[in-house]
Amino acid sequence: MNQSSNTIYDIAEEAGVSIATVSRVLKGEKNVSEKTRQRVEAVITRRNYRPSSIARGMTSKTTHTLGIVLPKLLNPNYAMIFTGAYECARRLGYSMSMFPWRSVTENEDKVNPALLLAERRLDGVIICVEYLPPEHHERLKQSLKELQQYMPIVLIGCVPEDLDYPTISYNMAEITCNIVDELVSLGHEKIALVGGMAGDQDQFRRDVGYRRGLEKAHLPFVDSYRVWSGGSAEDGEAAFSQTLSSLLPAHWPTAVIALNDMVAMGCMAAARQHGLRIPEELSVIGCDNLFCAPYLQPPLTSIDTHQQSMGQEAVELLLSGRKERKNARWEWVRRDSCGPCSIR
Amino acid sequence: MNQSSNTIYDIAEEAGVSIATVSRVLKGEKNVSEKTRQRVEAVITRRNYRPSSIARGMTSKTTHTLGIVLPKLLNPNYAMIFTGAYECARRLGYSMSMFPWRSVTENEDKVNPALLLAERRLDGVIICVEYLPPEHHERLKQSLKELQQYMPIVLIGCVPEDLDYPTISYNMAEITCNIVDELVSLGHEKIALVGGMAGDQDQFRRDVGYRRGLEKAHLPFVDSYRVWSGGSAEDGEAAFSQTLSSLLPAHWPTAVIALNDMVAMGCMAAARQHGLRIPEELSVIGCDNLFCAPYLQPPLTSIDTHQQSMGQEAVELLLSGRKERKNARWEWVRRDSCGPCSIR
DNA sequence: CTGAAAGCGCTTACAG
DNA sequence: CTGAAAGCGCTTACAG
Repeated sequence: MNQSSNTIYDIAEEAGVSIATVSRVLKGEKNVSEKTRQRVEAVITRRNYRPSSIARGMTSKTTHTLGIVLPKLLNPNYAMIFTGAYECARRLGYSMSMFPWRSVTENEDKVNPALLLAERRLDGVIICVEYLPPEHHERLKQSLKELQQYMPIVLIGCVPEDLDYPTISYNMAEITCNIVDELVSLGHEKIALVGGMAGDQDQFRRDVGYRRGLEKAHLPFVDSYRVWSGGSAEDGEAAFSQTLSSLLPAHWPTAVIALNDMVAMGCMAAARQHGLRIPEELSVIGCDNLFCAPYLQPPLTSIDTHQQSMGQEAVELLLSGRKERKNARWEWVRRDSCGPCSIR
Repeated sequence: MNQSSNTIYDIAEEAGVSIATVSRVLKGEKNVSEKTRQRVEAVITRRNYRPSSIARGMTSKTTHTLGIVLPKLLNPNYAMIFTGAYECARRLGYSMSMFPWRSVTENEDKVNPALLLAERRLDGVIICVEYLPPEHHERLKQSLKELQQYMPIVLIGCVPEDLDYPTISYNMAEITCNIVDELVSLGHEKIALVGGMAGDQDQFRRDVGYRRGLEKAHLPFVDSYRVWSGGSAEDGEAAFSQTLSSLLPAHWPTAVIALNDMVAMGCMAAARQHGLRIPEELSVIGCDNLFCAPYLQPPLTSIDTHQQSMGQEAVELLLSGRKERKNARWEWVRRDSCGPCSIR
């Protein structure tokens, strides 16, 4: 058998029918005689024939593939979003391609790099919006606009207000304010926030919630308690360690809110190095409830942001065509890293 | 402008040239007059035109897309492999689609489900081989054979011997034997192995190395020290906890080799619950050097299996067309969870 | 330097 | 129930 060619023509020829008939059999249409059907199916099976989805796409204008744009997958949060989206897509018969965040943010000579994605003629794309310096906002906006000519878009994350696309987000202000409330009710007054870069929407809202929480409790905003950090454990460790070193022990915060669980791990390490016991002398709260959170010492209190369902909802929203912006739900996961303030 | 249609015909018409000329401009061919080129490029830019890679694929027989088959992405190891492969693919101009492990292992009515992948006409596929019950080996073999008619394949992981494909693997027997050696040299004699399911190639080789290490040190193989566990932290915790409970403290192992870092985390938790101090009373060694390993208490000794470079090497191998089987390198990452045996 | 035409592997009206 | 033919949006010899 000549396996160098294995197209609908080969099947048709071998079965002694037209390609139209083969196509009908392939699609399981009724109007084919049982005898013909069996003959065709036998040939298909024998040759392991599988129609080319790309030729199919030519006429159907559909690829049954969704795209997802992620800054990086090594960050377990993004892996969770990806997984949620991927599983949902798969159930609905789509496969999933990953693309770099770069592709919608960087510049290129003539054409907008978002159009690299457009080339793929995906059935839709989910874009996880990450921190982007303000001077690049205009470019992002332009990219999305051009990309949208080719496929529907859903955004995930804390998206700048002026981007009007269907979006799945979380209410970082609400979450952070809620954390401050809880810490205040535990008697904490010196509450640090180890957060991300300025200009980040995500972080912006975190700061809003932080300040709102402090105000409600009539606590002052203290500059040195607002710690700037990247998103990794190393970043968190370095940043918080420096904060502790620069402060007199009497002024050390008694509680720290970390931007995520990895940063929280780093803060815990920094605290240990400075001889602080957790939670007796320092309460630590993370975010995202990573798989390792319960295995830290002490087990880390965190906020479950349900990243996996965010991914899933994004796919559903994308495929529904609705123009909706919704916030994901979230919940406390209380463990031992956070307790009442025992220092006055 | 009629944006409902945006094809090479529209560009050609608006620029007053033939589609052949547009195609030449798109591909940056030299044999186009400067004047024509500029006219065409202006139209392309104005309309944000991007050629359909799917139509392109019709003639070029190439999709510039690679596939990767992974059991799941939430396991950080697979996320690392994916990332390594993805970054490498991207650099070389390919995008990457993910497919479920199911697609090469499960059954279907008429056609082999691996052919679902074949439909996509990918330029190649990387398959991370996971544990598969022996009764399904034949099916896997058949799937791969059929899939191979459509695209080149590279396998990752501890692959059954009789699958003759280019493979990136790691030498689990060597690694495990080496770990036993080290533990023996630290004075340990009661060494437990918390490992995966029977029948798994990966696990099989781990057992080979374990027994070889024990033999070299003239230590007996003790049934109850060979603990069966799944791959998650919860699995490890449950399995090791049960082992400790079923043994008299005098018979407790003084060292435990975990199948990966997540299981190691679980073992540490189980040990703590039984009042064991690490490493004074129990040394723990993980595998894969997860990002959280240095942040556990005590920091976890692990083996760095360089999963990311495995992914990268898999892409390189796939694209090179070489029929090679190679082992990935690995190295010790010594931290505080492992120390000399202090119990006699 | 440029264009007309065939072809890639399918699907889908349209006839019969 | 079945087939001939057009069309999807490109690329690529082949002429000129």
